[in-house]
Amino acid sequence: MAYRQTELNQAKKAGTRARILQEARLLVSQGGFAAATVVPVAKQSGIATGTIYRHFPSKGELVAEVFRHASGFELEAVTAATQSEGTCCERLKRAAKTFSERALKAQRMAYALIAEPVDPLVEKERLAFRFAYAEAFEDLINDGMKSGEFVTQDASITSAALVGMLAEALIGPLGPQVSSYEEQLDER
Amino acid sequence: MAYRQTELNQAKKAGTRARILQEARLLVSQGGFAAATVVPVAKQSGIATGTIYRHFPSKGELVAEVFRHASGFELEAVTAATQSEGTCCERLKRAAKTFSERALKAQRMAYALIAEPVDPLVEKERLAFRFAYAEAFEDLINDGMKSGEFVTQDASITSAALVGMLAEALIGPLGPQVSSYEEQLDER
DNA sequence: TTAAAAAGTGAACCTTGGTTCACTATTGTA
DNA sequence: TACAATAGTGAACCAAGGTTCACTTTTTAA
Repeated sequence: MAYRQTELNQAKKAGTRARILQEARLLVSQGGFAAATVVPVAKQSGIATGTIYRHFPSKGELVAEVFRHASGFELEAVTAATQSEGTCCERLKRAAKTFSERALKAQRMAYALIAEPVDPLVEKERLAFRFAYAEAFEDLINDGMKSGEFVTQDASITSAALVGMLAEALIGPLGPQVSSYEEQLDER
Repeated sequence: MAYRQTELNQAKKAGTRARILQEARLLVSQGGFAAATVVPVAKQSGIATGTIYRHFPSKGELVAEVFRHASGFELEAVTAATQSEGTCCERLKRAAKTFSERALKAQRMAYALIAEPVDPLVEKERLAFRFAYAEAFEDLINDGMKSGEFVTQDASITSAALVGMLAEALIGPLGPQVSSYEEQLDER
């Protein structure tokens, strides 16, 4: 006697939601989080601004989800590298290289994820993101200490230092527009 | 036949300007740059909002000057440490310790200077700030390479990495409220 | 075909915080 | 004291951008 939830329904709704995220992501990868405001996201998605709010409780939640998605990819790649085969030293090198190469391949996004000034909700995600990175390195360092490959150390400090090191060396001092670190990357 | 610039004049004007900066600095050291908005700064300084604009062209310029002032102090201390007596290794240790201790002694300000999301004008200052830090370390590393104490390396990369490392290990993952790294500091 | 429920619309609204400006108060000289 | 020049005032203004909501459109089931 009335409208009910159905598969087609759900699929379409999920599709719209996905498209919003997709377009927001695209905007971020081009102009950073500053460019992902409600009106452009809606326009790009081919919907009205109000519709955004049928899918997300607030703009903050939307961009936070964009952040989670993008950072999840990065994190996965680096974590995989830290857990790869070989000596801990090799694994560490591999992880650093993965981090660096990916950041250099998508510089605008990397800057957005690591350094761009963002609103508090996103900043919270970023904190978690950095923490997760540090954790991956921490596990690796603990492995290395267990095997005697690394000297005894406070892995939680070293891992945070590693994350900061990579972030700063790659994108911190360079800002949104980066130049030619690429050719320097190989032998490191 | 009319009003002219005089010493008392200038001094008073400079005094007001200094008080504005002073109060803005205080607000930043308590609540970060987010707390240094025009109305509170004016209120704290005991003047009207409009008066701010007799001394600074814009709020951005004001907070940029606050940033410059605060970061100048920090930078000076660390630079002095990098140029102190002793082996390069000792100097490096001393600089890192100086950086860390000062940051821990004024955590809110350290977070504001290094990590807090800020508006573009301040972000520009921050870039210069980080770069200046890196430069101090770079000089030290070059000294160390010259003396044979440090292995050959790209000092510009290493120095940026050092800055990132210190920043992240100290305040990056911890955010505005920090806990008890203090007791861990000594033997490092 | 019709009614209920949900999705979509977009202009108006609201909030936040910087900036302006017509006006007043103060200060220095004649 | 008078008058010019500068400092100070603060309510009003403005811009940016997120959010709302009365209304329309679409979809489902009877």
